[in-house]
Amino acid sequence: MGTTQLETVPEPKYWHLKTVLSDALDSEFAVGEILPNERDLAARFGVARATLRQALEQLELEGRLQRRRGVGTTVAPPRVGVAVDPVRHTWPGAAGDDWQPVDAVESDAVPAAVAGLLATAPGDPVHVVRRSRVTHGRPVATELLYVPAAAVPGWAPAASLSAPARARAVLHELQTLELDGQDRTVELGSARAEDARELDRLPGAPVLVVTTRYVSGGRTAAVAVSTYRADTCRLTFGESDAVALLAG
Amino acid sequence: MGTTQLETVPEPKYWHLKTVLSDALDSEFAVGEILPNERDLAARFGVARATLRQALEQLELEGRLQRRRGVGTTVAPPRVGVAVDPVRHTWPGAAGDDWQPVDAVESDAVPAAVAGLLATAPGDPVHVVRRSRVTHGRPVATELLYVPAAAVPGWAPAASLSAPARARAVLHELQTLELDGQDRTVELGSARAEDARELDRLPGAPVLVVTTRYVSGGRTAAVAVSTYRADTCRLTFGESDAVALLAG
DNA sequence: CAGTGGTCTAGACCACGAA
DNA sequence: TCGTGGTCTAGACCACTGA
Repeated sequence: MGTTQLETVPEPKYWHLKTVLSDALDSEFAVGEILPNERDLAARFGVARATLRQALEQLELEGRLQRRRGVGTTVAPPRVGVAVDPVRHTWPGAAGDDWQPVDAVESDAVPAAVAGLLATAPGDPVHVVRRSRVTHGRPVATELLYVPAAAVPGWAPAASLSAPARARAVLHELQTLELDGQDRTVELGSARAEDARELDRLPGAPVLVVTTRYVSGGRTAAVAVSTYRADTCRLTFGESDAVALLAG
Repeated sequence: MGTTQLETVPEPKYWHLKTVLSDALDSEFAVGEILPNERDLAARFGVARATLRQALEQLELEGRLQRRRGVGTTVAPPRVGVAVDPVRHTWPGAAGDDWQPVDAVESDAVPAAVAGLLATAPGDPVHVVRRSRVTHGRPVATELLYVPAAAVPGWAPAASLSAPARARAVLHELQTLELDGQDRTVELGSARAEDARELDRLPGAPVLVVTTRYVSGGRTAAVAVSTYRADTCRLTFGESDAVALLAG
């Protein structure tokens, strides 16, 4: 990697630095390779460490770098494609989805945005199922699945079950319903402390939040809020899931 | 908004600050209202301006705030839902999509990632159509649509056409083909300088990049790379586009 | 012009991981 | 224990907006 001097252009230093580093990553580094530490890099480019970090942050956001405290900065592999809807038009937990049930609790206080989608009143009991998703041995997403108790009337999980079994029981109960349709939104968010722990990231890390609404009998029978690591994931949709993408 | 003192917890100051500000936005500010300037806010919370900015950046990323140089920081309206596929299984430019053609050029150098999807060799001519998308009077997305000249053989736009007309001509030519299917990926990116100008943001602003591959006759006939403002947009998919979402 | 957010500096200390 | 990235400070100057 060169030590090109930065000219006095109106372009911000960190922006220029980012493109220089990006080119160097393409041409002079292999995936997994460790970069020099931030203090050395900053000195080499003649900028303050904070300025260098601004460039590194951008590259990490774009999935080009991976930084770990106490370890260093490494060149990230290309983003993994993650199918958001591997089995079309099925309930969560149907055969073929690769989510792992974690646990399930009954709650009467769900986030306002979710309550709006579920059309539940404050205080209405809701089953909350936690699931996580692992691809290539790495955690890529966590999910909270909200099922109003009213959607599965006359049913309650046996208290004796283990946490994952309780989650599976709720999912199993969903399969008995008719699924009329579903819709979905994707937006940018930042990882809550809990998600961050699960995803092996720092709190506030950028995530892609996928909100899926499942409709049954004209009502919203479930809402899933899935949180994907934005740095390492590329969400895939569509008929053929085998999308062969080259790196950017 | 209070001036709650920050305790000496292991939680980072900017993180705590973010939650305090977030609560204040919910309870004490109306959409469009102007916040105190950064120097005042920092003083009020007893932190350095850089630390305050770290909190504001997070809130802007989440679409809660909007900052404009020379103007100030305002409370952002809820994200607008933008239908990614308003008319299912049609070519871009079909009746009903709300993209505006901007211009079209012929290029023989497309990004490597796009060339990989198109399965074109370096140097193969490709029509590149620029489009932009406006919702509620605000620009929300820009798009580059790549159509290999080989996909519309024996056709070339008349040189006399205006830029938008040339774009429309390419799109019109696509409609004559049979559309076998399409697939799509969504990932996080940062705005290139050109996108940023178009989207009224600074370079490097977070964007959602939607890559759509259109298949015709067993080959990839077109690839669209659409760049949506991540701060103001929520992408919507699915059967019913009328998803009524409450704010987070 | 004054006031805003955007960039940049040169330090300091902390939390974490690995040896 | 040492080296890493993460947090934080107190300043400075710049670029842009609007009156």
